[in-house]
Amino acid sequence: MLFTNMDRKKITAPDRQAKIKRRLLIEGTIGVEALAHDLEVSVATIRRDLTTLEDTGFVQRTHGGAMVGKPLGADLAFSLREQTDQEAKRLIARAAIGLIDKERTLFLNDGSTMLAVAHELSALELQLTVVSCGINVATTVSENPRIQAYLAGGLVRHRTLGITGSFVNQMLSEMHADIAFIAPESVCQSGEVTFSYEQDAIIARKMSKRSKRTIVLATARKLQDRDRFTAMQADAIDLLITDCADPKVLRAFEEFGVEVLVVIRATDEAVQFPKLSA
Amino acid sequence: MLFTNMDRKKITAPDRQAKIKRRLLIEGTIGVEALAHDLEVSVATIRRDLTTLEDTGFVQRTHGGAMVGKPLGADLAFSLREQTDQEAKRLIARAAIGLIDKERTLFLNDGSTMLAVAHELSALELQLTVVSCGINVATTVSENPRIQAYLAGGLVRHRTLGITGSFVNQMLSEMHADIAFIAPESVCQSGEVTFSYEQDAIIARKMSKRSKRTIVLATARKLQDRDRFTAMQADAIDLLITDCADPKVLRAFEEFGVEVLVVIRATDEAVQFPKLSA
DNA sequence: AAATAAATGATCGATTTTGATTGCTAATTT
DNA sequence: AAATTAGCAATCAAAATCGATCATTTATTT
Repeated sequence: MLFTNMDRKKITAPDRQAKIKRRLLIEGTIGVEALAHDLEVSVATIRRDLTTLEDTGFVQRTHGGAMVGKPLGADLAFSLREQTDQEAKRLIARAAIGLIDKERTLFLNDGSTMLAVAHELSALELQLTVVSCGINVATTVSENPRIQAYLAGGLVRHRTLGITGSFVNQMLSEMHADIAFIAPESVCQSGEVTFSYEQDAIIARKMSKRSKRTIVLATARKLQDRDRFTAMQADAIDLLITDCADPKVLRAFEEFGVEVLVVIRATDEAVQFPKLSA
Repeated sequence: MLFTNMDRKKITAPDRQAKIKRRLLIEGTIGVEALAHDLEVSVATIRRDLTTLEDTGFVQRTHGGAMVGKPLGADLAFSLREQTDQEAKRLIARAAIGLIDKERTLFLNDGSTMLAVAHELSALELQLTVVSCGINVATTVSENPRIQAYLAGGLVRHRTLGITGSFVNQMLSEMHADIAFIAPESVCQSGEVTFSYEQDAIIARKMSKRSKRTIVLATARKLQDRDRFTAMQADAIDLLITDCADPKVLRAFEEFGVEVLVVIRATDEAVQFPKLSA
């Protein structure tokens, strides 16, 4: 046999550290032993990697492992903290784009759930026009040459990579869409779609009003609380896509006349929320 | 019969380095051994290639291999072509922000030179309002909490991460600035500021008209050609910042009444253009 | 074709990274 | 609170990688 060492996994140090980061993004926390085993290096190396990663602010070390960093360098903090429920968001996003049947114009607001939608869209084989107030959403969508991606203009909110301000409104006032996909901060059980900031609520309302249909995306976690600013009531929602399996909650929405699409995780593992860092 | 002399892999050095770049763009990181094996050269050659590539700023060497340089995520797509004259752009950018004396409102167009300006701005200790049509420019600037970063809205041009379309114009029409920094595609010696695309020229013209001063940034390479669309004539330029050392060119601009600021490289190496890969 | 210049490959000492050991500190249990 | 356990930083030796040098091959010029 010639190729004996074919499977030489000569991965470089930064490469390995990138793997650690990626995994931390998904799982939230991770143990040193587990990393050492999976990456096939000694625990000493893992510890060294973690120390260097800690210097960059990406990770926060704990006893026996590490967790995603605290909100410090704003830009990372957001992407790390908001990457919870990744799998759920991906499932919801996939269900959402499954509803797009033909050439359409879409409104998308911003946030990590919408970013998941953008990722799914970037492989879609349909001619679309997409308008968003999320910088990362618009750029991700624009990777697909079949899609015309419009980004709303205005003040850049660095922490979330969202755009706010009156210019967004002005631009939306001159456009119409077939579907508005709205991923709010939370949807409480009285049917109110709410956001943490007034501007976000205003934008969502506008998007909904200027679209034929309004589809709200919310992970189970977001069906629990209520936030400060209300964007719309339940009657403005045409469809709610969620991974929440609680029949009580679902029945509540159906009583409001909101159609509900529940996506189920395919994993056999128990469905549980990852711990939030803060 | 094995492949003996039939297909002599007479690959030239730049060719091989281009292959490395392409692979690095796809995989992110790569090991020296793997490259040597795949490109059928010795590790010594690979190392030499990597050091060369490192000088262009495109790759970052690591122990055992290399990874793509600084531009992470978004910048990646167009950085390959645009990462020329990095050092010159940095110097010009530094000179440009040196002109900002106090609290100001700035217009910045897009492109890699303006991205260099954005990087310099992100550490500036002044209260500023910045408006740009470059996505990466606006997000980079917004890292500085003292700066209010506005991004023009419109169609996302994925290759360059620029924003175009009528919405940009509309938004600029409602704003005024103290200084417009314009980095065009080229500034020909007849004093015309030109761009490859009509939209870019229109935006630059608008920015200039709505500002008290217009400052044009151009590396020496950009003072040679003329592009398709003219944004403005020399008389609209208040100041030209360049690293061009050719007295003939400089005198030409001074005859147009354009003040010229020449930045000099601090290196003792001969000033020469890096070869373009394509 | 000969001479020159450039690029490649091999070798070797210097540097960096890795993995194992050890004493110490922090968490957990009793 | 003391004892126990697990995790950690520090240290050092081995392995991997690097840069420099030099001989050899390949390309270019004369």
